[in-house]
Amino acid sequence: MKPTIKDVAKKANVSVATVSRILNNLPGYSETTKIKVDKIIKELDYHPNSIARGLANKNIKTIAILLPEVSTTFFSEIYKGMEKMAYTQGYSLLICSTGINGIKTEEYISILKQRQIDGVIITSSPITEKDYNSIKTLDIPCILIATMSYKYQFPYVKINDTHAAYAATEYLIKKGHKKIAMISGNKDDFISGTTRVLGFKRAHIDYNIKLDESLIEYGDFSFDSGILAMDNLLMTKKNEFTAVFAASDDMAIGALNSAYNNNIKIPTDLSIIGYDNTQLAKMSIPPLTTIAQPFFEMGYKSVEKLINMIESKVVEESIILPHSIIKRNSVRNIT
Amino acid sequence: MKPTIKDVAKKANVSVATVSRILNNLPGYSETTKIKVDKIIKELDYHPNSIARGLANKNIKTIAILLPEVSTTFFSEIYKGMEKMAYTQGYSLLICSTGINGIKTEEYISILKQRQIDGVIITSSPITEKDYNSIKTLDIPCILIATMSYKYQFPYVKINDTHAAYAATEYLIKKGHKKIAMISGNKDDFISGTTRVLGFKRAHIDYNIKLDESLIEYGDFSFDSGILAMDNLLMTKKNEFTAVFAASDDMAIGALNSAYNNNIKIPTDLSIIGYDNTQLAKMSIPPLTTIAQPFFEMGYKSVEKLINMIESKVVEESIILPHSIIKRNSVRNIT
DNA sequence: CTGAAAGCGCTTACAG
DNA sequence: CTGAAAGCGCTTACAG
Repeated sequence: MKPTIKDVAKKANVSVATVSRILNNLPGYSETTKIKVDKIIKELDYHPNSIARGLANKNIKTIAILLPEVSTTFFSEIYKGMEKMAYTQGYSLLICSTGINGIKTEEYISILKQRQIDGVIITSSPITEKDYNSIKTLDIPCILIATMSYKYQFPYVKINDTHAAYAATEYLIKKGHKKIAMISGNKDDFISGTTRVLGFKRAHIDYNIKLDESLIEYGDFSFDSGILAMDNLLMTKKNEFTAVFAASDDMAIGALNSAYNNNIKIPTDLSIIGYDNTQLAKMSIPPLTTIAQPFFEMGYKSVEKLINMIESKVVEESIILPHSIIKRNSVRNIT
Repeated sequence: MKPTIKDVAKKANVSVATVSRILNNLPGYSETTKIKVDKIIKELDYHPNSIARGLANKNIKTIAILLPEVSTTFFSEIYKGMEKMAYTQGYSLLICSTGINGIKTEEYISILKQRQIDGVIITSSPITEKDYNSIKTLDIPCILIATMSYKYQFPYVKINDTHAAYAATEYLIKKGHKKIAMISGNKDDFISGTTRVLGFKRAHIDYNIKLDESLIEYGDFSFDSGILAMDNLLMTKKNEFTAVFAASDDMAIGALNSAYNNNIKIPTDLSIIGYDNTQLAKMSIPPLTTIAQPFFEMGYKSVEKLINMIESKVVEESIILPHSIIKRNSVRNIT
């Protein structure tokens, strides 16, 4: 049998209350008894049962991560950041992949209720009204990461999509490109879709470049949709653009493949800039120039904030993290 | 306040014992009372507190996943399989990234003890004696996935590495290749390193092909090491091989990059076959022909087995899953 | 078929 | 500085 607090109390000739105080660094014991008790704890290899603790003080120190798909290429970096923070604070993470369109969301919410989760982080998926209502019934702090909502005021941590898209476009312009295509994400995604198109357009305006709306293709952020979009562009507008801004690395790499199949050399014939800086970006041929989202930091900060909200019941404000541009070899100067 | 079992008992005019029986499908209640109680449960939106349950029956239904790095390219598929099975069985998964060389292993083991974990799955990292000892003190079922140990008898689920490497080499041979290089994983890794070299060699013998040992390079499964290995090969043995077998997709893609930089066309000048069939394989240029490990199934089966071990205290035997070969465009026929 | 009560391993007023 | 005891929300013999 694993030793319990009773066992160490008995062996140390003190009450369980005293042992508990020592365990929790609460006032109320002499240095001598602490030394004695600590020794017994070591001897017995005693580990406080966090389940019992959770029952007693109604805080199981667990955070749920809701996301549509574990296999999105950028989640692992976000997760690393989350884990690092959670780990140092003694929190555990419970990953809930809610599936496309959140089909498993409600079921997971029910599990979270049973497990007495302390807080929840929602990753990268837009919040539907149904989601919102289920989350509200949880009645625990919630924070958004790489997404946000105008309708529902959850604090979020993300980069400024419009600004980042602007930066990507600006970079292309400064490299001498004047005819720029865009492969956007979903048209009806107001968080990562239209916002980036906006930045793309704004850069054109600010730099006095004529925008050709027909050069904007819409995908769904996926590799396959990137191929499709680039195929379209190449089929219908072949010589009308010298660069393309893809709103995700996955789509950028799809575009790379399409270009390859169409015998277009990157960056010689065409420049491509991506968005995300996932692990893939450095592995592609050629290595992808892209806008980096600080995934690790986003993960880290989001659980930091969430733990704050859990423990001090304070409502935290949102934070916008800086993006940056990673220069590799998929964009060239033209003159 | 969230409703408790007491609340529903009171409101339904029955004892908590009866409610508990209904909740757990235990014998001992009439259909009428069940209907009455179920109604109250709905009304109150009552969700049994699994923490309290865990305390009472010493089974918190949680499995720990130990792995070195969350961001390994193949983990997401394994995880999907694990989650699917865990989910249907009401288990939760706790991911513990123990870091390179398992530097955080011991700390995590201590956390697992506190959290009353029911079982543990170790992924893809070789087991050291220290690991083994810490895991033993946990005194709970343990299963290995994509790894194994001769010294310590944990059941495992994996493919047969030697056989799979043999298949890859054989495929190249049947395509007409007679001078084949290999980019192996770590030389001192007896699970995924030397075993695959063995399969590579065995295929040469069986097909009466002369093996050139100097055509075997050693990497560490990573993208960067793949680049390095291929650079070496190209520098020192340029015209002495027509195909290469890389013991991981990451290395194969590194090799692709190296070839590209050295102006070698794949598969025109050189054929490459990988190992793993990660998400990357279909995204590379050209798409990578590779040996597929059934990651999803490996994850799925491993938690299935583990739950069996947890709940019926039975020792399960290991299982070897079949590999397969995924033909894409990085290998060509030569004659 | 049903309920009273002890117990799971902790924490936390309360009293001294 | 220290301990007895109630309580967290369940489960499970035991008795009826």
